[in-house]
Amino acid sequence: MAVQNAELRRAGLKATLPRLRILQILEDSTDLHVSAEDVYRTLLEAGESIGLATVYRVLTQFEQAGLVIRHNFDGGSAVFELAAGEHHDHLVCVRCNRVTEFVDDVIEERQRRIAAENGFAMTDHSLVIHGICSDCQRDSD
Amino acid sequence: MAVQNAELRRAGLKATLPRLRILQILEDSTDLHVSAEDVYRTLLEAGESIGLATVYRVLTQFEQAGLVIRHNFDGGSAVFELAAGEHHDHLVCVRCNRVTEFVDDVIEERQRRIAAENGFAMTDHSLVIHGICSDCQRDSD
DNA sequence: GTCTAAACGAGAAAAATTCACATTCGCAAC
DNA sequence: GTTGCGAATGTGAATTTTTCTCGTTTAGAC
Repeated sequence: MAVQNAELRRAGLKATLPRLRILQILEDSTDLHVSAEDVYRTLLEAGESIGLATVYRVLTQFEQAGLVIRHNFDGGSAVFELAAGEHHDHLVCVRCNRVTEFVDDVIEERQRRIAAENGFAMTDHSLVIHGICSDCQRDSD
Repeated sequence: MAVQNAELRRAGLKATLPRLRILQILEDSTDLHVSAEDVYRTLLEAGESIGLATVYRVLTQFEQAGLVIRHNFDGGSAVFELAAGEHHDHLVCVRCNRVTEFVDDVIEERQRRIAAENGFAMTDHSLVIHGICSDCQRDSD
């Protein structure tokens, strides 16, 4: 837990208990993309009494501090993923919602060029390819 | 209005009054991307008594019929755009929310390849580049 | 240990969207 | 032109997701 403590300091955030716990949950999660509700549920299961409002606040702070990235894949609820590691884009299965990640340097480069050509100072970008994953294709036949 | 009538039939939808009006609003809009609220407000201003729930229903039907595309740019509220014309991607200004459209064949091609490599039957994709548009860059200096 | 601003918890509130159900409408057959 | 029926609509309530308010607690500097 000393590790998370340092991470929060580095991000310019006070090391409070809710923040430590939530950061730990994000790091321990087997699923890369978790919603605020997911985090809240995990906290409840662990017997922590941390309010849902705090979960939202903390996740937003984490986002602003660059610790996590917020995605709005479907418009339903937002999901968060740790910003550790390289940037990547997503393939989302429209049937089972499984998410696969990928990186493509050619696309990255074209995006930079397109932003520049349009006079945009690029701050971020997100590419989501929707489709039916191999498992779901098999199931439906 | 006969035009919209035919469009709805072609899409397999009964030509009801709310659907005709909403389709017309989408076609007349100067803004390419309108929210359900935008449509509803326009209807109210025109003195039509069409419920907000109907607006949502109709926009969803239009989406399923392929007449419009739904975007979740910021996670706040969804915006809809007429599906007429070519597919394109978006540049969104994080300051003023202005949206610019673009198409890049190289990116399109890479996406198809990536989906295929991952065993996904691509149904759709969305690329949004976030940045600060030229106007907003000037304003902030 | 004390102090203070920052952070928290609980519940209310807001915003976006969907639902339930009684009523109305489009349109095909007459 | 009228009629009938299933589909579509309007209203208002309900749901879902997220934010706000405010009294209480806590982290970290002294």
